[in-house]
Amino acid sequence: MEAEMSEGGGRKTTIYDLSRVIGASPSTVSAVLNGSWARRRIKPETASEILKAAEAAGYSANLQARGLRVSRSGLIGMIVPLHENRFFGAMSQNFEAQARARGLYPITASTLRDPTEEERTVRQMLAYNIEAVLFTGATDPDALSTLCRAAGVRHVNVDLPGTKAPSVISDNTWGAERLTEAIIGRMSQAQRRAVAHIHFIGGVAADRSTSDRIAGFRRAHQHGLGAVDDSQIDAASYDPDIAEASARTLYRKLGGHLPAGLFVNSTIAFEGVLRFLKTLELGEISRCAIGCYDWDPFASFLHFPVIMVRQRADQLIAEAFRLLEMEQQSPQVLQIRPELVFY
Amino acid sequence: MEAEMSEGGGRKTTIYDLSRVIGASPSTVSAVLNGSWARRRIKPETASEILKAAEAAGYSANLQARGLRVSRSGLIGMIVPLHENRFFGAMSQNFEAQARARGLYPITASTLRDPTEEERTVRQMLAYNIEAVLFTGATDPDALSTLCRAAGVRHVNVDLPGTKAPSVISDNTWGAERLTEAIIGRMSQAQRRAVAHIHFIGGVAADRSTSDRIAGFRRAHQHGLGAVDDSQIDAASYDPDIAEASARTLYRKLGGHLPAGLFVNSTIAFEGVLRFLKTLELGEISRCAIGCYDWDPFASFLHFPVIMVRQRADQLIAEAFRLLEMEQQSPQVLQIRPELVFY
DNA sequence: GTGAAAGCGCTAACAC
DNA sequence: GTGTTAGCGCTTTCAC
Repeated sequence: MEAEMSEGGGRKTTIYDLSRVIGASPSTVSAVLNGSWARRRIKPETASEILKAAEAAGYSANLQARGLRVSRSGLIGMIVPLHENRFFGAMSQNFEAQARARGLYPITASTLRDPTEEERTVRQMLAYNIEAVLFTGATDPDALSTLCRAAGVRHVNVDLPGTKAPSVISDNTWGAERLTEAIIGRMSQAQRRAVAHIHFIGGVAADRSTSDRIAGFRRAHQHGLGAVDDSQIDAASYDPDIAEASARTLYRKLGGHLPAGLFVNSTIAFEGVLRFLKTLELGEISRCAIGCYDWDPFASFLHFPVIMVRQRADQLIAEAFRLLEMEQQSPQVLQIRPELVFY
Repeated sequence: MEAEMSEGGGRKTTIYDLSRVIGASPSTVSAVLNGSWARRRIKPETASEILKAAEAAGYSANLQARGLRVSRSGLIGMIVPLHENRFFGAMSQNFEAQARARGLYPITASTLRDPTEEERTVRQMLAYNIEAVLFTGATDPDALSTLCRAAGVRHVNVDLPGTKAPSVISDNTWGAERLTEAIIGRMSQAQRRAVAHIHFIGGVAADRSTSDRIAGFRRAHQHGLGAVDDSQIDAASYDPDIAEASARTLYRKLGGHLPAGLFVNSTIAFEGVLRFLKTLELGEISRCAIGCYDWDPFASFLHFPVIMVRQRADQLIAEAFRLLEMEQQSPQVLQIRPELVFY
């Protein structure tokens, strides 16, 4: 049997082959094989005979043909900026699981934060008759919405919101407020009574996510330590080198001391800050309460404590699917609360 | 124009629509639109008119229909154990780039190191008429080979070898030997002259990759520090908790000292070791030269030096494609040398 | 230079 | 209960 269907040329078995072998019509075979025989009242014996033969022949339906016929593909897509990243990796993992749970076949593509690549990829997906698509961290979500709308394909923005489709993002303001509170909570009594400040490093203030975080930071700081001075905020870039320089400068400005607290915006900025912290004594670092808005397990291996904020990839994806399945595709923005992780 | 093709129902434009609009036959439109008009000698004017109309209508070919007709799909697949992992993330990233460079559309699926899931996924891919597939870290590569062979689909094993298809894996013996040499290189002169040993922690000795690494470790150790005693090797599990316990036990056994060198097999085992190391003084840790067979950038943030081994995802994928494209699909095993990273 | 027609493998009326 | 038939949208001989 293996010989029959071995090597390249060996045409894959079709329902016609099966129907010939069994002596039933292709439509009967089709009905049995795709479960639609609930409606047709096929004789159990016929059915089991067909199933048996299909099994024996190693039959599997040609999904392209089926898709063409029913004009659906069973595919659902997601784009992410890149795969080499903890968060997006978690997103892919959750996306796959949820898509499969719905009987859809998930296909994920990375688009490197390049709008052109995003468009190319989405067009490609549409050409494969994809049934729905998630845009995670898209740089130009609205352009993609236009594309999908034209093809009548449902879609949802994730992590970064758009204005032409429903979006589900992390609640950055809430997360930043909680993180700031937690940082204050880790400051000593003495520091809290003295004039103590937390400094904010990293990110780009013009980006929505950073500005939301700054808002949350300000609110909690105001509440626990008093008003925030603009000099406490240094959100000019995500670059680790710049973050390193920022930390160093801050240290000098404070006369060779760390601030009472540090709010680092993203693991990537944190990398830079860590490079600077490595040059200090442990005792000195311990007097600064450190938080990072983003999560990576490496923090658990550091020799000083850190509080991190972890986005809920599971909930983001779950909500994205829920929005996808709603009748009304209005461009609302849903916010998911992240969680604090203490190391 | 947007109104024309808006919302769900709006049938996507086909070559028939185009042919009607222009007054040319579907076959002419098809030829122009898929580039096969080099053979047919179509009038440039007709061609440009068709192109213009297609553009205006936002036409894009139905890839399912094309695939059905030419019985190819333009899809190439890869399975990986999971996405939430540095190495596999890098593999996906490289796979995508290389697949696109070849005009193929990459689809990646995670199978969670579950043989059943691996089979399900590969069957699914075959049903979509996938043109080739890479098995990365598959737990039962040979079963997948059988599946693909039956369908006449080319495939290559990556990272973990199989016996029924070409494989490309990291050169674990070579890497372990280099890592061991590097660890010895970081030991002090005094240690090297004294009776000093390196201990190997983590992994499962029965697995091919671990046993290869042990072989490399033994060879370099033999050469630089003398023969390895079996008590220096503790490769019973990848579990971080077990690795932590191993490190602790070793420390006690050595009378409250770390060995001169530590070879930790995998980042996951390293996590456990780190948990133990955190309980020690920095001075003490500094007297032990530490290497980890695997790579994660978090090592750069530790307050003591570590040598890591990084697998070359780029080369693994490049070679996998090369093997895929060779006429002869013999079950050879190609080894790619990893690189050492010093922190 | 271009058109007509067949058919990839499947499904879904509609027959009987 | 099962068979016949007409396409899904595309490519590709083969005619002219």
